[in-house]
Amino acid sequence: MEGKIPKPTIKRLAVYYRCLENLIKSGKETVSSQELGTYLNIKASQVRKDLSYFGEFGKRGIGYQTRRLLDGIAEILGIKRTWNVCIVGAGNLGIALANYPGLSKGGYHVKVIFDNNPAKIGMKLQNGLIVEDLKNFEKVTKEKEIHIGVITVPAESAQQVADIMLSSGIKGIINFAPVKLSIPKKIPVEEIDISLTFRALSFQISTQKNQ
Amino acid sequence: MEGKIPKPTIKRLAVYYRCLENLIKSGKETVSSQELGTYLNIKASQVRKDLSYFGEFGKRGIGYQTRRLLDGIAEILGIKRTWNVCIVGAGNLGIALANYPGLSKGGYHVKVIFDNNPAKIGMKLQNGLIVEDLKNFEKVTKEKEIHIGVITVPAESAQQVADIMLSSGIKGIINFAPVKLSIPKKIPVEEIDISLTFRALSFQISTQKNQ
DNA sequence: TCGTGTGAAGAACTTCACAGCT
DNA sequence: AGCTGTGAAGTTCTTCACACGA
Repeated sequence: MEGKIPKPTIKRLAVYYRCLENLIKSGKETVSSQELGTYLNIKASQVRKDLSYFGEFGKRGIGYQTRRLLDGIAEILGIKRTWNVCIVGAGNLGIALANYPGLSKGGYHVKVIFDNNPAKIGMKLQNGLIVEDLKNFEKVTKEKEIHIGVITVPAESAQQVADIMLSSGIKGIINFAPVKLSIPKKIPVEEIDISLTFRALSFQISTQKNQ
Repeated sequence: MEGKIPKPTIKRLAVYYRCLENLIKSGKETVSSQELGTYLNIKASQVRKDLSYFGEFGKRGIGYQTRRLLDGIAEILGIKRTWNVCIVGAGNLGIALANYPGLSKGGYHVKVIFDNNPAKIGMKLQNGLIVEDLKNFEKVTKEKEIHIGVITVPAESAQQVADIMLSSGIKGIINFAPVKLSIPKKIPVEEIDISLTFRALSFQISTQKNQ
């Protein structure tokens, strides 16, 4: 049943997708919500609820056909299409992402990487990409039809980069800089805040001990 | 009032901390929940609720003393102490993290990086670290008193690495590999799943259009 | 009057429990 | 009998609304 889809559901769908790829590879043809849940450490009822937002994928008494479910999720998540990605910030992290095989495997193609540091502009990466001048952002991203912008610059310059992305018509942003960007709500943003994650972890470690 | 603290509250505390650092740097001595919320795009009531879990930091009619609040949060999050970190997986991402200034700034010191690839073992990073053989994991991490293990290997070997970490007495794990690890509940784990985040973003972009 | 601290209401997400298809 | 799909109950987190102190 269509309705409002919880955001966590979307992330789990992508997880189910991965798991199904493996199950199919190992020759499994059907799978129950119970099994899927056990593999992924998710409650069976959660699996069923997640899938039920998008229609009836399963057969009662039997479970889900792995192939059919995989295709269904691919459809929902738009996995079949590809996305053109640009990275701003040719530091260690930006370069690592540009070379990250997980992205291109998932259909996210890093087409260009920018920096404003003259020492970096023109530099050639492992994968053959050449660092472009941030000044040419709008021109280059329009030429290459970039959909997604990734921010890997220091906190101080992140908002500035975000503004350039917005005015150049980027459709969505992934922000690795440790700041809250102000971005109009109609442009989706996902934050990956590495030091925040370390904080959350070490807090858990500290409080663990007292129990 | 002490009670059960929502996990999102912890992450927000770290965000407040960062913001307070900046406010103090710019000479601000007090701040209201309203102001803090506006800077960070968080509701004022959320800010007050978050802080109230840990006691009464503010003064009615005035707001929060920035310095006092900063110290209070540092206390809660254990920001004053440092943490020793190891990374397993000397690929692009692992190396980028080892050199990531945000971590050491936050008190997370990458003391050692491991790999099992002979071509990589012995390699010297920008920051002087030398890639160690994964075989020596337990010995080296005990010597260096490592608290936190970071997994940056491919999905296939992530569980194996996690098992080594567990049996060597690591206190907490940050997992960048795109798999759900099975880990006893008493060991905290944080996941940073980059391709999942891209999926969530592109899903939002796709559905945006239909509205 | 201004702004906190907090019980109560609300929203979002998860889990239960069971009717109903295969 | 086995397993899905789903309303309803439960849980967790957020927002409201207001008493109260500075």
